[in-house]
Amino acid sequence: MMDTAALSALSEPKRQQIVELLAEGPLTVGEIAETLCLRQPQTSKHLRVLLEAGIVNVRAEANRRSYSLRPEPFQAMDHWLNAFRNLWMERLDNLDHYLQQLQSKDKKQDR
Amino acid sequence: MMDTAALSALSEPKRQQIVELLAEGPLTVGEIAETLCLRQPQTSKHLRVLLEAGIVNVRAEANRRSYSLRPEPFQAMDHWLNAFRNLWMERLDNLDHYLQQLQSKDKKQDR
DNA sequence: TTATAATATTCCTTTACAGGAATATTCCTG
DNA sequence: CAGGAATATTCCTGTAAAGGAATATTATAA
Repeated sequence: MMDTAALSALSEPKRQQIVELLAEGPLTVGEIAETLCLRQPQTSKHLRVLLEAGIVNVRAEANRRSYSLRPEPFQAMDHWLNAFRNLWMERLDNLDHYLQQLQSKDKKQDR
Repeated sequence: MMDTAALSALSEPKRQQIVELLAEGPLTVGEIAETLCLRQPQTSKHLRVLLEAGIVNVRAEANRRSYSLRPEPFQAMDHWLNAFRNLWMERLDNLDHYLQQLQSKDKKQDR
């Protein structure tokens, strides 16, 4: 199961915007608020939700706080999606082939 | 922006379970309810949400309804994640290399 | 230490949504 | 057409969560 807190946090439009913004690099609360035309308190609230969902990190920098993305939840989503890839990868034989290649690589590493 | 309705639908634990179950193939309401120990009305409600979010399809089959996954939202999530892959793909030089290969392929196609 | 910028929190109100229970609908079978 | 299975819908209630406004906190600079 994919972490529902993370999905829930990302299902809010403005939080998703924040996350997309942070994909380009760490930002402070004020920068985020200004870029997305949000009020500061709401921005802080959204960031708190993202923080508690494990989606962002904070770093205190003097007077301000720099928020940045944590890789784990996105990586987890990517892995979770594996269970669904065959839905749209029509050429399953190619997928099989790919998986076989992975296996042979593993075997090589065993040696 | 990733479709927030889809994410919202998936952020509910039982709906996520339903989706994971459907990943293995289409199922009817009763089958889903029994497998996940849900009551039938709740199951139908969850399926309705998933339906309106574009995550599942229905097919009327005689007395029952068969629900199945639609590939699009998952594919969309996969594409959306591309903006975040550099967060956990440490070897960015490899990614660069890969992108350069893609570009040269495009150029070949132009000729 | 005081003023000020940057950020966080609280309180309030409104809205959305999940679960339970009961009921309605639809479709097959005899 | 009547009965019954499979599914959908409605009503109700409690709870969580978002936005606005005001306020509290923290840390820097003078």
